[in-house]
Amino acid sequence: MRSENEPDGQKKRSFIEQARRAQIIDSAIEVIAEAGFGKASLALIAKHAGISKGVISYHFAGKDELMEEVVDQVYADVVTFALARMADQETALGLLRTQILTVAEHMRGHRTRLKALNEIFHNLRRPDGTPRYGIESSEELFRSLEQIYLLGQQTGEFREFDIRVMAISHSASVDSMFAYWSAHPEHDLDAHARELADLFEHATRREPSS
Amino acid sequence: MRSENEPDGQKKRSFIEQARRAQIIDSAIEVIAEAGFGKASLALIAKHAGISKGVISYHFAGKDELMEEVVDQVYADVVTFALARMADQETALGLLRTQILTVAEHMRGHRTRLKALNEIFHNLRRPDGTPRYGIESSEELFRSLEQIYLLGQQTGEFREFDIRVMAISHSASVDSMFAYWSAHPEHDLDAHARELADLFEHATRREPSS
DNA sequence: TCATTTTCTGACCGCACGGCCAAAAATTAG
DNA sequence: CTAATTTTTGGCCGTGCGGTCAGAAAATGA
Repeated sequence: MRSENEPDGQKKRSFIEQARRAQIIDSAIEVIAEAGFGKASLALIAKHAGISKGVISYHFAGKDELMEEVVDQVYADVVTFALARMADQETALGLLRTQILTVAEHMRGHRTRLKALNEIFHNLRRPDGTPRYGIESSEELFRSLEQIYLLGQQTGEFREFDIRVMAISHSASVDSMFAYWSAHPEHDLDAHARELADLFEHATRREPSS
Repeated sequence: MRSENEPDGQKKRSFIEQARRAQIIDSAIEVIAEAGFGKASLALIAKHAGISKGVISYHFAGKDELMEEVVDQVYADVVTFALARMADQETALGLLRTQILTVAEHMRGHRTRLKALNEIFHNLRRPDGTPRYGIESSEELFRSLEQIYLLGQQTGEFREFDIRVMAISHSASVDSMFAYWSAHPEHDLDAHARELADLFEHATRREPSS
């Protein structure tokens, strides 16, 4: 039972409530990854969790809030994981390669979660029909990647190129690495990641002047 | 009214029927691109076309056939356009650059169609729930790109690398170029395409041995 | 012109959706 | 132990879906 509010006025969630929300989110992830966004109904999610549909409505303001909660959690995981690994890299090339290899490493253990994330990311829409996420929501990721590329250009490691185009292509290539591996589990994810790191290393390399 | 059958037994479609199917497909494209796959109902498509919903059922075996028809037509357009432009390229690098620049050129005049194609490509599922398209359906495109890369390696233009990874990344980078430009109409698509061509030119370049 | 065929209308059907809610069950506080 | 509160159940609601179909309208052939 709720004892006290958080200092910011938000109600402190009880242990039961937090546990239930986590359970529902886990089931939502499984169902979305397996059935796709369009078929992932509250009935299916509730059935997977072994609860009544009304429990979801009780713990979440609506289906949209549930979907956004999934995105928040899964995305935060990736970012936290990647940032921790990149902290001790000093060169732009080191950062670049570590980002690709780290994300691949994270992918291996979170295939279902990332599939669900992608499904929601590409399909969730606001009540007015406009996309809730989509490529505009990748702006923060693009800026992070751009900073790596800019650093490399400033230190002389990298050649001159459009860092926005490089960031967009980088992000897309990492996504497609996951998509391909998801569809072909026998595909060597680590080898793909190393090849991809090589690809961008060559793509950015400053060549000796003639 | 149907006069005679095609030699292969298929009924020859009357002019009226072909015109009506084309009209329905055009409306389907507009609605899918605007509202997204999930909201693109037969009612919405019919309304956009100014006809009754039953007309769609009369001319198409079902919603799935309509969606697949859209994919067939839009995809065939891209392939035809790209192949025509690549026919007179002799070097692997020429083929590589032409593919990227040609697809960008095609994109500029077909934003809506390509948005609809992508929506269906990522969302259409079979009755049993498995994806109808998805990355497995890109196998043909991957093979085409791989052939360019293999040619470049054989002629000595390109360095040694995994052509599958390069093809996957190539395809994804082109897709993200479209996605980004779709979301940011002020983005210079041609400049992006040239930068992307440069990116893959550098990524594949064989460097002089030390 | 009339008969036949094609094309279309618009209502209906069963199904599924997200959300709501009265009441039961479970938990907690006193 | 009882009262209060939280959590859950399971049915109901309005809405919208894809598909069907009787009959009307339009087009075509004789």
